[in-house]
Amino acid sequence: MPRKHPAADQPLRLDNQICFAVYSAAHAFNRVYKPLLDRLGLTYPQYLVMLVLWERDDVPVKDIGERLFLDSGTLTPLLKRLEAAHLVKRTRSSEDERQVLIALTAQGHALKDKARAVPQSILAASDCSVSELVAMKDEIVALRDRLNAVIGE
Amino acid sequence: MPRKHPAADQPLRLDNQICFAVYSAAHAFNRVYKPLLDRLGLTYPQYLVMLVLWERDDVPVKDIGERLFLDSGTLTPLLKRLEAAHLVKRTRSSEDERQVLIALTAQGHALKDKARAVPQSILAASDCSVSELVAMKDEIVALRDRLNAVIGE
DNA sequence: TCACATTTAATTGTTCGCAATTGAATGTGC
DNA sequence: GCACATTCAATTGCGAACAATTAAATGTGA
Repeated sequence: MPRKHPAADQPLRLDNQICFAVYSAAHAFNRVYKPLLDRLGLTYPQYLVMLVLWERDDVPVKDIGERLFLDSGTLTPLLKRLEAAHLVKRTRSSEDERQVLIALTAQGHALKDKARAVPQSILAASDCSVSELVAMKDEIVALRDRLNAVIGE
Repeated sequence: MPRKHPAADQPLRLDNQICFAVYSAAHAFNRVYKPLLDRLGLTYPQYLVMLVLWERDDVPVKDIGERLFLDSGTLTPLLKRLEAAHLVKRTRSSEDERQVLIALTAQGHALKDKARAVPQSILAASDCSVSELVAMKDEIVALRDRLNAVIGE
């Protein structure tokens, strides 16, 4: 008699897919971030770009893209929206006119102070110790890097 | 003298964000899946819907949404594309006319055989043992569920 | 110098993802 | 039975995400 889930089907079961775990966790994070970032007037990808710029600004679009694994098709319109919100300024480099340099405005710099509350709220929502989160993060990053290594073949 | 990364900034550093690890890992998975799913004529979210339906079809849109954490705004157009590809059929339930039941076509069922090659390729790309992947998956799912629990408050 | 390749952003078109709203069907409390 | 709330899918609008292409600037080799 046929079993409920024949062995041959196990690899195709949704609950066995690590990719779905990652995919659905990313969406869950997004939903937790949403109300926090609404107060900053940012979407989650915009917040990521701001994190990059708060570490170092006046960088070309390409650098931001390499850091976040995003291309100009995603970043160009996103950065235009950040510019429309007066958080960044986009200027063509004079040394290399192919590049567009992204710099923070005063408002963009100032937003960093407001943003400091965000990671605390996320930590609370995770309901998990910092060391556990760090360990998970490192594992996930290692997996991501192995996946990305395969793509570049 | 100021340090490179003052302690107050540590929580805002990109590389310390578990959410970015998850976000970027999800994109990395997506890129690995893309060439595999292209052969099936599916996008990654469409593949997830098919995984759900291969386990059990003739289910309302809502059930699929609960399983994948997606709403009708995402699923309705996606399911219409799957219908246009002759993989599913959408019919209003006669018992409850509010519901639209999603059933697999013969083609939709048949695609399952082709799909069996996908998880193997992903496992290879992960470059990691099954037991390690299962352990990670369980941790990520547990984190996701804690995050989702916070949202419903 | 000049042809050619490479680099960089921008653009176009398709597909997600979600908030907010709509409209129809169903359930409920009186 | 009837007003009312709830449920479900569809729709609209906006912001990603990415493939593919374009155009301009720069680099390279003969």
